Amino acid sequence: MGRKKEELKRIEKKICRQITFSKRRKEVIEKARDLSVLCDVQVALLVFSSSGKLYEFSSAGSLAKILKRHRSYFEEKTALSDGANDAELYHGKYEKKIKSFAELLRTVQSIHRQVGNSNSEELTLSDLEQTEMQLDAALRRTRARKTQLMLETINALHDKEKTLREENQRLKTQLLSSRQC
Amino acid sequence: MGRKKEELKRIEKKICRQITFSKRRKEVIEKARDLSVLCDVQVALLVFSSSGKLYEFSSAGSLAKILKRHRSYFEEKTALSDGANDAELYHGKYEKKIKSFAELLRTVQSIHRQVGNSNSEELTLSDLEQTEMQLDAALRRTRARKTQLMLETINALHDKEKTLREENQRLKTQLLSSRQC
DNA sequence: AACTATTTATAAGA
DNA sequence: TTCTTATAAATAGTT
Repeated sequence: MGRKKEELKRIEKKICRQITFSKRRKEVIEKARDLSVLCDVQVALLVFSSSGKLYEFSSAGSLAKILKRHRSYFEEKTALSDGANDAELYHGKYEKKIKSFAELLRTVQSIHRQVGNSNSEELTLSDLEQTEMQLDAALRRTRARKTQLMLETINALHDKEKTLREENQRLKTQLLSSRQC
Repeated sequence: MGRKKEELKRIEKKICRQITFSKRRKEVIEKARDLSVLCDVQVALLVFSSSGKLYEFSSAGSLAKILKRHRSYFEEKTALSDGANDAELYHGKYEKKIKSFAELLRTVQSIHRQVGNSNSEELTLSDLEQTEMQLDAALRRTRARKTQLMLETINALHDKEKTLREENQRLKTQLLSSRQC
């Protein structure tokens, strides 16, 4: 579109490249949004500028959710690594809670960037790092706890099994002897 | 573009929505590609259709690399540990355990090959990134498998317990009736 | 799957 | 930069 037919190769003049970048970036993000809204599909778009700045778009449902879905497209669906899974059904929902906090944090950061709050007086990077470290530590504790609880459950079930087998054996013996008389 | 001005809302007629989806999806992906080539930036685009099919684009350098870069935009390293551990010993599913080790081994071998094939004698940053991603993926798979194994163990034990209880009940009934004669 | 009337995007110029 | 503008490109509705 424009005065010339576009050539598909890197624009050499830095100025032109940057101008085109800011124009096209905006348009691609709009196209991605249109696609997600008009067609009711999940879309995630990530753009890293050469200076390392991140521009992103994601349709309803957090970006994290879409990326997770993407990962599970390739990894086993049954047991997503850190994700919420059936384990919690057995032993409480600590991990889920922490997960959702981490997600919330990411959402907040994402909104900050999208709105373009570079002159942030509020949440500083250091604040966020601090929070993140705390959440990460909590996640690790929870994961360890989850493992421990599962192991305890397994042990308890082994014990129960043993008891039942013993009782079973006793009953069989009794049955035999009662038939003999 | 087109006969009518576009309205930014979900297209209600399913047929139209699907047609628009395939047309626009293609265009968005092309726009994303153009952006990455013309402006020499990293772009990743994920689209999940309503039927769950994945369409994706990523600029030079794998999608995994861009997603990794995105993650590291938020997270510092997630803790290691909690990988392969004693869990497997409880169940005696050695085959599976071996399988996961074999997988890990393959990963390591693959890394060795890649590093070995590298033109430069020293490890490049890119090599290391690649290695890190592979190890990270392997860790997540291992962790997932661990959880899966534990859940399977718990389920199996629950089943066993149920069976034993039933047999137990049957034996008790038999014992009672045999005493009555 | 093609066509076409229009709208949209955009490269270059002001 | 930001705004025009000429032209290319995308696309909704149609065939």
